[in-house]
Amino acid sequence: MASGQQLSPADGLAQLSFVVQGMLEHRAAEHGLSIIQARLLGVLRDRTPTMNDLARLLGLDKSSVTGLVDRAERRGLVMRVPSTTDRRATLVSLTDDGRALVSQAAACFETDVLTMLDRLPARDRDALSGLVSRLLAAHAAEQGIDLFPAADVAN
Amino acid sequence: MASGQQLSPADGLAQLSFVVQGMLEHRAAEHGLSIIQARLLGVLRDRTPTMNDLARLLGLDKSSVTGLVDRAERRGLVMRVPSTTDRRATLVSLTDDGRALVSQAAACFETDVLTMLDRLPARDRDALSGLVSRLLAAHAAEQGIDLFPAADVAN
DNA sequence: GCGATTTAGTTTGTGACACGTACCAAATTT
DNA sequence: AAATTTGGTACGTGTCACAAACTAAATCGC
Repeated sequence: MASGQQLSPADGLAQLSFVVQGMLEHRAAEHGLSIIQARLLGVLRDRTPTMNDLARLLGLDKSSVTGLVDRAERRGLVMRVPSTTDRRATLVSLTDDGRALVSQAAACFETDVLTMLDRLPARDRDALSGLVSRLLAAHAAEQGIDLFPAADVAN
Repeated sequence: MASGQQLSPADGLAQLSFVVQGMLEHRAAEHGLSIIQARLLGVLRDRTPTMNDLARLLGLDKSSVTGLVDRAERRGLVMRVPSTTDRRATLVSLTDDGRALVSQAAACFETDVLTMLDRLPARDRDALSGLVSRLLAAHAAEQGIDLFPAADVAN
């Protein structure tokens, strides 16, 4: 097949999202995680949110988060810690096991991404990463979501 | 918050994939579809694969595809057609309703993507789309998957 | 303060989704 | 012709997601 067809931006981003999700799913499964469990752990790497915060961060109903955290807690990946400032709220935090697991899985996933990107010339690779970062920054700003919660200490 | 932090390529693509999947999910839901149902219909837009082909295309077990197609068929979005060349095989094909629905949903999703991309300068937007296309082409070639099945007639 | 309301989280019930196993029928191999 | 492979389904199990109903703590309004 001749090489050079162009996908529409929408089709391209949709297909790319499925490819990336597939890599995530594959690597998560290797570590005994579903994609949503992996995402939960990933979000907790630099946050200790309440259940409610988690629901917003993951785009889930709060009743869904209960079960999600239940299963992760049962496996010792995550801890519920009662909030000291609001006795209704419970904070969710990675355990050491959880942190170790998510680090491993993230490293595997990173090699997948880098392998895929290696098929592009170095110049294009860098351009793509930069554009993705900028796109996410603009998008996050518009939605009022902080991409870098751990960086808040810098204020 | 100061604007300019860089995500690693892996983090960037992962987060982008979640953003895009979120848009897909939202628009699919507006049309009464789950994300996987929408993906099924999307795949069928330019193919009439067997159940087995579908399993490979979607990265699912064939027993999962049975239920997926069952539900879509029950809603009149999809048809099972016995293969004429292999009496074991059944081909899956969009119905007119299914084609109409997926077209609508795709159009909505496209506006989401374009809205997001609008936050980037026009030059960057085009660069990003082009890079994504090239990345997918390289990746698909490596995996032996044809991004453009409908274009086969051109050979 | 104190009752009314909002907010945080869980419980319960339902359905979609995904998998593995077991199974049948048609095709292919030998 | 028997054995094996291949295409598809049926069944049982677990995860995931939601909505609605519920408890307890915080907050609002007076």
